Parts: sequence; structure tokens; C-alpha cells
Amino acid sequence: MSRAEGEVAARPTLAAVARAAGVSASTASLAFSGAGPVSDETRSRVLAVAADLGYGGPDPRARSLRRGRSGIVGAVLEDTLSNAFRDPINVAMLDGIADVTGPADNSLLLLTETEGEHTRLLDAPVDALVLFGCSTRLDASVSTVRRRGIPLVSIEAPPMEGVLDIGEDNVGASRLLAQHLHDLGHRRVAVVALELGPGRETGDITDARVAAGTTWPALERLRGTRLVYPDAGGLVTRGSWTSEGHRAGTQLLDVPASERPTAIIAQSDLLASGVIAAAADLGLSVPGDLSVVGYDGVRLDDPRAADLTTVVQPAVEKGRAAGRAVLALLAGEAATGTIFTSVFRPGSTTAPPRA
Amino acid sequence: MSRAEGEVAARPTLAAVARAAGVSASTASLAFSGAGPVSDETRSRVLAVAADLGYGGPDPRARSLRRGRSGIVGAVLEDTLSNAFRDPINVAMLDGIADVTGPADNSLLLLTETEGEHTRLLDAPVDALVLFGCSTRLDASVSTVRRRGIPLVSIEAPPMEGVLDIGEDNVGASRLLAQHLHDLGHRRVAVVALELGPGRETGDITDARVAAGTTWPALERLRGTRLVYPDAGGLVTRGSWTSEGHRAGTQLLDVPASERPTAIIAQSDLLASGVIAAAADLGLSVPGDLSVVGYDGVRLDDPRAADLTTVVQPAVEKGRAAGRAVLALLAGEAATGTIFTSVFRPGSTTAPPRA
DNA sequence: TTGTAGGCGTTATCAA
DNA sequence: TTGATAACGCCTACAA
Repeated sequence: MSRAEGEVAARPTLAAVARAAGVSASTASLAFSGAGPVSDETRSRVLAVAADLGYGGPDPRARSLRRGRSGIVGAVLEDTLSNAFRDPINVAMLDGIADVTGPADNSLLLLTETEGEHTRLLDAPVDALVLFGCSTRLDASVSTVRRRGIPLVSIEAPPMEGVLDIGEDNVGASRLLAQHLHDLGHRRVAVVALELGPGRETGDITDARVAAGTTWPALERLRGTRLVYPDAGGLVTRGSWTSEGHRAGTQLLDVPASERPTAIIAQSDLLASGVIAAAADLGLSVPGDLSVVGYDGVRLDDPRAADLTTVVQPAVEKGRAAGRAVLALLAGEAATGTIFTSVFRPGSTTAPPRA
Repeated sequence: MSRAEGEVAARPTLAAVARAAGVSASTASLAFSGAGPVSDETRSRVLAVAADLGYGGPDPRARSLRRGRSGIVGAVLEDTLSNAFRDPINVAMLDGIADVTGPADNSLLLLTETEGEHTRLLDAPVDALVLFGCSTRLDASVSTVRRRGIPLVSIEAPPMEGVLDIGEDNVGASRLLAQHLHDLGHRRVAVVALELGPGRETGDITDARVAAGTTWPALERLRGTRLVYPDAGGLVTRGSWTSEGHRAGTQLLDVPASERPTAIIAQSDLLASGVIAAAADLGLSVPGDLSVVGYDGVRLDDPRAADLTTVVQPAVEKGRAAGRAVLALLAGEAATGTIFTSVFRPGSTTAPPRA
């Protein structure tokens, strides 16, 4: 009936190691953390005993509590992982965050914010949260999460109380692209827009849809486009995927030549790539029969889209800025939002319209 | 000199809320967790007081310690996030894991296992770890991590003590593809291989490189291929990216026709897509001048690669299996590894060799 | 250089 | 239905 019987698989604790090594718990702690003076002899004895007992080091959970930090930054995505990561922009931003927070011993926790599921956001042991939402719908979650009193940083989100935003001049960059087309002489243009809201409803770009839209970058980009082409219409897609661009492109282009747009403004490079493929399928040459512009400047693996006229958004830099903001806020320093500017990158997919 | 001075931003604790509401801490706890009988009146009073004090709910860190669970599953990737997520297979597997562990209130922590950096693996407050490594190099980390006594699950890794593997019959599937080409009459084939090790050294597939290789699936796939083409050679790439396939393809194909392979066995669909692009650039038709097979069966956004002859690997299912294994192990149940089988999917990129 | 004491914020157990 | 008590495992002043 010895106590050992019930302790078969119980992981030993630091206290147990200390006891077995004949030192106090605090000494054993120092032996592991190296955060204080311990004689080499003592340390190695503790370590040896630990190895002997199969002790794998201090329990991170206990350490979290004691230190008041978990070393985890949450990344809140608004979609399934597959969808979120299909867009290289998101991955690049994530990488940027990790690039900055990693060296400070933080890891990234993936949190998906599916409809009405705030629980995980509230229960996750994160020190800070980065919102990839881009959607005003996040507002509801945010107000709940804000109460936790942890730093909140968003990337390209609409302004939210208590949230530091890392933004981008979507309007300006979109206007630049539109102006470029206008300067070339295009007068009949169509927009292939990103999803406008969580419902991912497709169809024409209508005033109603725009009014109900929640996806900040999509709305801002449209706004920028309309500074040049006030009446620009087009199609809403389900998201930034080549296949969606192909679908929308086909629908816009498979019409009599007289009604066909001479230029298409895709709201992402992935969409643009799909549009170009659609044009090719219909026997239309780019930029001869159709000019196409994108948005993002990601390095697309598709060679045909390699030389796309687009604006390059500093995605990794944006991630880094978000990471820096997180670290600053965690350190109790003041941090301010940043607004990045995308750079126009002329490619070979735009030219004056035919005749 | 009142105590309040120093407590400006201190988040209130459950105890503080309880005190203010005139109940015991345990009752307040129940009011939040709902894990016990509390009168409606009491609960609402507690909640009201909490709202009043700006208490955002129980601290997850403390909860982790008390419960002995953090609700976090670590995903160990062997690369930067950008590189790891460029391959849709990894994303799909991640999604599969999340699909299973998510409903059980677990989130995914991204851990990258860069050279010699075991620290984070050891310090992260995870309940279990899923290794995406695929590399025997992981062995070192594993032996350290194993001591933590948490469930360890790997996906397509070489057999490791104390690690449950979710595998795949790479050898069999690769042999199938090779046999398919052989049956069509191909005798001069070349392999475009995945990276063989962490160094991502490129060059010819040599015995030395193979012997030094650590990337399990790449080695296994090559082994399967050589069951049919014992002397099959080719090139090693830096990883599963279209651009790498393009580079390798160009190198293999841009030679006199007499030396040119009549078929290329790419070890991933992404690589195959690049090879096809390279063939197109060289004016070679697929499958007329060149047959190409891939591996993975991911839905590539590139339309030209859409109808690739390949084997479809159940990536999401593999992720789910890993997730289930994790949950089972966490529940203290026995769990066994699984070996999935990829399914041959004939496409339009293979045909008999010319003349 | 080492040990002592106390608490991080919560929840499980048990008794009232 | 509520409350008292005792951990969970560790770390950090501070004292020795």
C-alpha cells in the first residue's frame, strides 16, 4: 500500500527533484533557470537527479502563472486555416509577426473566429492578440476580449476602440492603379472584388452589398477605384483565390466584345491571376485585348501572372510592425499604429485599349 | 501611501470579484464556469459585479495550472511559416488537426524547429505535440521533448521511440506511379525530388546525398520509384514549390532530345506543375513530348496542372487522424498509428513516349 | 551559495 | 446552494 503504487505515471515536480537531490526547491529552480548563483556541483547534481527521475524541466503552465506571461501571441483569423492560408499575404504577415515575436520567446497561437465563437478567444492563454479580421464583424468579439486587458493589435481593420491598427493606404493604392488604367485610355473597366463579408455572397457589386459589406480592405479598395471610375461595377467573389478570379473573369469577359470591359481591376493578385487565365481560355490576349491589374505584389508561383501590373504591399513588414507593436505594448510602452503604403509596380499586363 | 496607488492597472482577480459580490471565491468560480449549482440570483450578481470591476473572466494561465491542461496542441514545423505553408499539403493537415482538436477546445500553437532551437519546444505550454518534421533530424529534439511526458504524434516521420506516427505508404504509391509510366513504355525517366535534408542542398540525386538524406517522404518516394526504375536519377530541389520544379525541369529538359527523359517523376504536385511550365517554355508538349507525374493530389490553383496524373494523399484525413490520436492519448487511452494509402489518379499528363 | 516563506489565480473536494 | 481549505508547480524576495 505504499504511496508509490498510485504514482505510476505522475510526472515528477521540481520539488520532488529537489528533495531527491537534497536541496531546496528554490535551489533546484535556479539550477534550471540559471537565473541565480548556484555552484556547478549543485547544479549538475540537480540535473543528474532530474534526468534520473525523468523530470523534463519546469512545467510551462506553472511558470506561466507565476510569471504572468505565457509567451503566446494569438493570431485571430476569420476563416478556416485552409482558406486563410491560401492567401500568401496572410502567411507573409504571420511570418512577419513570428519574425519579431519569436526572438522574444513568443509563439503564435492560431485562433479562428468563426461565427459567434468567442469562447476560445477568451480562454486561450495568450499574452496578446493580433486580429487578422479585416472585418467589422470582429467588433463584437473585440468588445468581449478587450475586457481581458491584454494588448490588441489589428491588421487592416476598421478603427476599433482600444485596438492598435497596422493599416495600409488601400484607397490611395487603388486609386493609383485606377489612374494608371485611366491614363492608358481605359473607360470601360470592371472590378473583381474580394469577399465583402463573412457570408461570402457572390454576385454583382451593388450599392446594397457595399453598404452591407464588412471586409475593410475590399471596401477601401473599391472606394479608391471609384475615385477615378465613380461608376465602376463588377463582381464580388468568395475570396482571394485564383479559381474565384477565373470564375468572375469568365463571367465578365464571355460577352459580346462591345460590352466587354477593356480592363479589369482585380482586388488581389490571386484574383488577377484567375482573370488572366479566364481571358486566355476565351482567346483574349493580355494586355492586347484586356488589361489586368491586381493588388498585393505577392510572388505568385504562376509564371503567367509573374509580370502582373499591381501594387506591392509590404506584407511581411506589416506583420513585423504588428509584432513590434505587440512587444511594445507588452513591455508597457506606448505604441502607435502604422499606415503602410503600397508601391505601384508596373508589369506587362496593362496597355492602351484596342482602337 | 495607500495600496491603491500601485494598483492602477492591475486586473482584478476572481477573488476580488467574489469579495465585492459578497460571495466566496469558489462560488464566484462556479458562476463563471457553470460547472456547479449556483442560484440564478447569485450568478447574475457576481457577473454584474465582475462587469462593474472590469473583470474579464478567469485567467487562463491560472486555469491551466489548476486543471493541468492548457488546451493547446503544438504543431512543430521544420521551417519558416512561409515555407511550410507554401505547400498546401501542410495546410491541409493542419486544418485536419484543428478540425478534430478544435471542438475539444484545443487551439494550435505554431512551433518552428529551426536548427538547434529546442528551447521553445520545451517551454511552450502545450498539452501535446504534433511533429510535421518528416526529418530524422527531429530525433534530437524528440529525445529532449519526450521527457516532458506529453503525447507526441508525428506525421510521416521515420519511426521514433515514443512517438505515434501517422504515416503513408509513400513507397507503394510511388511504385504505382512508376509502374504506370513503365507500362506506358517509358524507359528514360528522371526524378525531381523534394529537399533531402535541412540544408536544402540542390544537385544531382547521388548515392551520397541519398545516404545523408533525412527527409523521410522524399527518401521513401525515391525508394518506391526505384522498385520499378532501379537506376532512376534526377535532381534534388530545395522544396515543394513550383519555381523549384521549373528550375529542375528546365535543367533536365534543356538538353539534346536523345538525352532527354521521356517522363519526369516529380515528388509533389507543386514540383510537377513547375516541370510542366518548364516544358511549355521549351516548346515541349505534355504529354506528347514528355509525361509528368506528381504526388499529393492537392487542388492546385494552376489550371494547367489541374489534370495532373498523380496520387491523391488524404492530407486532411491524415491531419484528422493525428488530431484523434492526440485526443486519445490525452484522454489516457491507447492509440495506434495509422498508415494511409494514396490513391492513383490518372490525369492527362501521361502518355506513351513518342516513337 | 543556499534555504525559507509566500503567493501567482484558479478550481476540486468536501463539509455545512 | 454556498463556503472553507487546500492544492496545482513554480519563482522570487529576502534571510541565513
